[in-house]
Amino acid sequence: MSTRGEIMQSRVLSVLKREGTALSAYDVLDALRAEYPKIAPPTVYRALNALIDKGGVHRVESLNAFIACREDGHDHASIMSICDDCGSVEENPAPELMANLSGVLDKTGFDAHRHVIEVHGVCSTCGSEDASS
Amino acid sequence: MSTRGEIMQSRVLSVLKREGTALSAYDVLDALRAEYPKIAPPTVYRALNALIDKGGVHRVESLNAFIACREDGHDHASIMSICDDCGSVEENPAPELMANLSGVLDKTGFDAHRHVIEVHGVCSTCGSEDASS
DNA sequence: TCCACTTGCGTTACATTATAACAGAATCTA
DNA sequence: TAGATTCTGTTATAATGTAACGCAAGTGGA
Repeated sequence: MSTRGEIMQSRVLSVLKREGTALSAYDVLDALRAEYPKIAPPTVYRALNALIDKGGVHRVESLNAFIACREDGHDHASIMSICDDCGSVEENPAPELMANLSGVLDKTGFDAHRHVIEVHGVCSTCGSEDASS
Repeated sequence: MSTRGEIMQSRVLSVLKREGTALSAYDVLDALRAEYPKIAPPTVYRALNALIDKGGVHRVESLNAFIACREDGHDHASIMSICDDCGSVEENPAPELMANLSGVLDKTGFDAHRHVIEVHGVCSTCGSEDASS
């Protein structure tokens, strides 16, 4: 069990946590170039995928982007709400909704492994700013 | 209102309907090359985006792919169930789940515009084949 | 310690997905 | 028909993602 990969994973995770928003893999790459001038895409993607497997990072499919998980150690999938105005991404845990979803699919015989629930719209902050304009 | 664009849209839609599964934009491009030897990506993307706006085609975000809508004229967003084994994609209407989702997000002040609900797993056909092996 | 073996990382190169921007054709207005 | 407008095709390139090779670091046997 080498630790080299884990070092890179912690660097990638710290970049994502520092920014707080969803970043593309290439945003992460650029942020790491100061520290690792010769870093290349596969290094970043490997670290991101390892972090996703561990649950420390989520992939935002509809943005092709990645975001640090805010609630450590949650097993349940959650709803991602994505503000198309300011770019903020929030995780909204909703276990009863996930159960409902599983129920709907169970009836069709579908065996669900991974849930992608992403809602685009306008967050409360941007919404009230628009209203005041 | 020219009709040239609409011709291309109907060609793209017929390709998607003929295949039945989710196709990448470049799969569509290749399929159309027989008829339009010099066709280029923006032509396909423009037709796909127009069809998405009209509701005749859905984008599958987690596959970067596109699929013809089977249920003409449905307004409601639906759950996409995606078999990672055979690649089939099904639309499962679930209005009460969408209402539940809206409710969860309304509480946070989020104004939802577009819903991406995609579930990866194994469809009933592939599941029973696996069981029999 | 030394060598063979395994594992996994960094790098190069390339594949896939998507769009910016311009040029030209079709349509509209008068 | 001239001029304005809009939409389309094309070129070029940007953005995202991965295959595959070779090296380096750890592992186990002698």
